[in-house]
Amino acid sequence: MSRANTLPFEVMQRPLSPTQQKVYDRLRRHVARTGATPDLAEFARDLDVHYVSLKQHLEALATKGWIVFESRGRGRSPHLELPAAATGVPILGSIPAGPLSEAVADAEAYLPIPGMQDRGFALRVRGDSMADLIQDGDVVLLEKRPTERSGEICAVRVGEEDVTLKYLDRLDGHEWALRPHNPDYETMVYPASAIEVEGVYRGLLRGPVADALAIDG
Amino acid sequence: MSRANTLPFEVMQRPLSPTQQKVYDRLRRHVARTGATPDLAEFARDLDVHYVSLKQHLEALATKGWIVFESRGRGRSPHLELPAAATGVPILGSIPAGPLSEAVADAEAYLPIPGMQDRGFALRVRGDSMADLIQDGDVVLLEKRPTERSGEICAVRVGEEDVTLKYLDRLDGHEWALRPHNPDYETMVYPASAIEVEGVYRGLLRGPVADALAIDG
DNA sequence: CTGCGCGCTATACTTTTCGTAGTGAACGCG
DNA sequence: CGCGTTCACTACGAAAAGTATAGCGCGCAG
Repeated sequence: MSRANTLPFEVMQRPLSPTQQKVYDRLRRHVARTGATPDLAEFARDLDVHYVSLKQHLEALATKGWIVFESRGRGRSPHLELPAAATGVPILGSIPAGPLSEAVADAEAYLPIPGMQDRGFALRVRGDSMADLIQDGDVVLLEKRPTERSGEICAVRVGEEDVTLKYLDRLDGHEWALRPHNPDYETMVYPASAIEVEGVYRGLLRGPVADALAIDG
Repeated sequence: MSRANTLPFEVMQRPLSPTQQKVYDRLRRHVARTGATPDLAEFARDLDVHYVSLKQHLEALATKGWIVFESRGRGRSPHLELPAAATGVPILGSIPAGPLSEAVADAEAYLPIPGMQDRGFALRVRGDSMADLIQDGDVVLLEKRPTERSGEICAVRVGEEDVTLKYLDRLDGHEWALRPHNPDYETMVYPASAIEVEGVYRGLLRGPVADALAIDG
């Protein structure tokens, strides 16, 4: 598993050597499976390297910014943790203008949702075109996949403009309708070639809950 | 701090001896402050008791069901954790009929929201009287406090009936109006003596997010 | 009162982990 | 070649967790 096909938001970190990459992957796998970080000694046995080697690799990973690894003195279990960016879903600021792959680099926070590591992201909604269903300020969880059936709520980009959240109705093979929930807004029709589905609606958080549940990366 | 004025959902657990209660309270405080569980030795020093005594108390707490505490063999840090019920906000099943203080005993899950330990609870909404703002199946976070101003969304109980979620308008000193968001339903007016505010709306979760973020106690 | 059990505490010892220091081999690069 | 980086190992000390055992206070049946 090379750096290229892991996660898109691990961009600014310095590159890893092969064994460091291996250690990092195993650590991610272990955290994904058990939820907790392993003992250093146990982890070293699992990786079939010596404790000190593992420790050096973890220190290298820490200085390169991939994990948090701080000793707490002799005898005490060290504090080892993956950044939220590696386990959670990024909350991007209000709908971004540029491509999403760039926006995820400076996510404002992360939602600790396991099981949709790479496919998920969240947007803070601006405007009331989907009111009262979705309101201004809501945090919407989206799944990065194409539409499966007509009528789904999707985050779509029209041409070079900003991403908007609308019902996406398939009119025929060539045209899509972007239908708001709020009747004050108008349904717009575009050729299939002009729009791009960035994500499909999977749920939302409203109110202080969103901030309370989010953790910063 | 006696058992009576701690948390209402710590009801089914067996009672604690004074020192066990003290250990439990200090543990909760430490987890609330630092987020992590302390070392046994450090914790023992903090409590000014011996390591073995602390360990026995923790074992007693574990067998009584107040905490999770399992040793992992000599030298290895033990696994120590408070149940979600002690740190999170309980999600009660669809709006309960009986008094809330009883319903919290069998919460279906907990939301890990720090900072509103005792004041918060969540309900899974049934019905569409607040649609489209709040939909059937949404999980609504509520704060256990009286209304502060007219027009807030509240979970109120009318007489002996189920709890319902409505806008609560103060008409005058004696009467309140329960106003739905959905125009298909009618606004009801009751004397102040007949209604009881169980909680004030603080936000909601919709879709699979709710289940993904919840942890069971 | 006496003896017994029980809860709490304390001491002593073993096992394991974690931290640090130091060594050395393999490799790439100017 | 010299130099830095990565990787792996040995050795030792410090701190923590587990275990066994014993002392102390208290309630209680006899």
